[in-house]
Amino acid sequence: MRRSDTATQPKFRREPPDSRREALISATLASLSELGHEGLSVRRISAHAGVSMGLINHHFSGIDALVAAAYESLAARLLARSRDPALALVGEPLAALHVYFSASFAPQALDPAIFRTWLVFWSLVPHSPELRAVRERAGRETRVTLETLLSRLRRQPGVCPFKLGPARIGLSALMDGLWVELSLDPASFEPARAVSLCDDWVRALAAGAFPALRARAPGLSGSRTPRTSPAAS
Amino acid sequence: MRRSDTATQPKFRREPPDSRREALISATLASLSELGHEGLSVRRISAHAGVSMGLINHHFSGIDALVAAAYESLAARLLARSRDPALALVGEPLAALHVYFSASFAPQALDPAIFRTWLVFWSLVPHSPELRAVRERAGRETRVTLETLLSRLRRQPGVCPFKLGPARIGLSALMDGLWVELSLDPASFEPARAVSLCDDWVRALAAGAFPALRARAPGLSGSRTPRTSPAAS
DNA sequence: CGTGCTATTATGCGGTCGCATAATAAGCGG
DNA sequence: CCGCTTATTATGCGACCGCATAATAGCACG
Repeated sequence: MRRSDTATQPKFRREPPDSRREALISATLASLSELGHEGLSVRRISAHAGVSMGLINHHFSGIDALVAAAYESLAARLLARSRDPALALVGEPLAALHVYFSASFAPQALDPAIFRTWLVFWSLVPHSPELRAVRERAGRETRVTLETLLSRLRRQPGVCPFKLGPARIGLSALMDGLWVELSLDPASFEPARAVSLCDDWVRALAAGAFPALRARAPGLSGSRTPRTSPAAS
Repeated sequence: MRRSDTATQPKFRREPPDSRREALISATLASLSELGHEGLSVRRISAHAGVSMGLINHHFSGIDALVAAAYESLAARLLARSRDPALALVGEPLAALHVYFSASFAPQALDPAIFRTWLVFWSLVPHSPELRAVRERAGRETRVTLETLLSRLRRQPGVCPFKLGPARIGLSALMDGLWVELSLDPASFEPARAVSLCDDWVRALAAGAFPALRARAPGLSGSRTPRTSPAAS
């Protein structure tokens, strides 16, 4: 019909496995972002990808493996979007953190559809070791990114030394909380407000306004440095 | 069997509708906390309540109405557990906030089962106007509680005046983010750390360490006061 | 132009889902 | 002790679920 009336066009295209896997991952993310948990279905995902249902069990060991792959893909993309521009500014830690915040609260990161998808992953984490492993990997990368940015700030002159780990926990929680609230109710406040709250938090940290986060030995010590060793909690 | 061999005990007990409704709500919360989304099923909930499936459709208009009622019930209970002891301390705003934080990060509030349940509600909010309304009510109550506590702090002598609304947004986000992280991975840090991070945040706020939150007119003005009018954003 | 490999589709099975319907029986007022 | 109200159960229906199986067909290669 589309090509010609005499030559029947092929009913489907054979794709290399990697390309098909990627397409299925994209379809999974699209389906989850549209429908939330309702979208987590072999039939819906395959329909979204324009292929038949059986392809999922052909290219993945099951729906769980596909979801884990989709989780990993989305996490990596979101992380890179805020980390890469921030880590590029090596000279000015405060500006780098501001870039990190701005990217984290950019409109594309605040899309409620992304939050819907994320909720599905969160809800699956307690039941699936595979999902839990993905989350741990993503969490570790976020930790090293944030601790790198904070440690650069700490070694700046005039900055009151602070405990790196707990500071990262607090800042990470503040960002997550702002992101959750904005995703659940985009009208509750402006994304710029979220950025300024994070900027303020970092400034207060640098000024030593958080007593419980102050490092004991003010000058040297460097109680903890970001590390890649597996001992990170 | 239990009572006597001759007198057959009744096959079921007739309960007044309100009592049965409450029992079904409890069973819903129990089922959700055990199984997450998997627990959101007429059959599972009714089995948990020890009644037959049809009772849910008899006492509620459908599964959605039951879930909304369960959401409201859990939200009210959690809110009261932290609000009531905190609002009781009228004289010392900092201590009252500390009590609020401590109650919010008490072991019973950090039960991962509660988080599983909460995730189900969050994931349903975008699809159900009824759930959205419940969330808005709960959010409003949390807002007035936090703004009451913060406004008491603000009128304390020596406290740098701050914008009430944005401050509440930041503190609320910090608490939510800490709660999410602790619920997803209870081993990531100690609940006491969460409390101290919140305490520190409030102290920094009182010390004027958050530039973007400082009120323009330092002495009077009282830019905003907690209100019950429907204009609250 | 075959021919084989395998990506892809089509179909079927056992299970669970929410809900509607009809039958049942508990418990109370007479 | 009886009958009425209605809370409660039992059952059935259509739809969707994940997955296994077998048939189909694209397409690279000889």
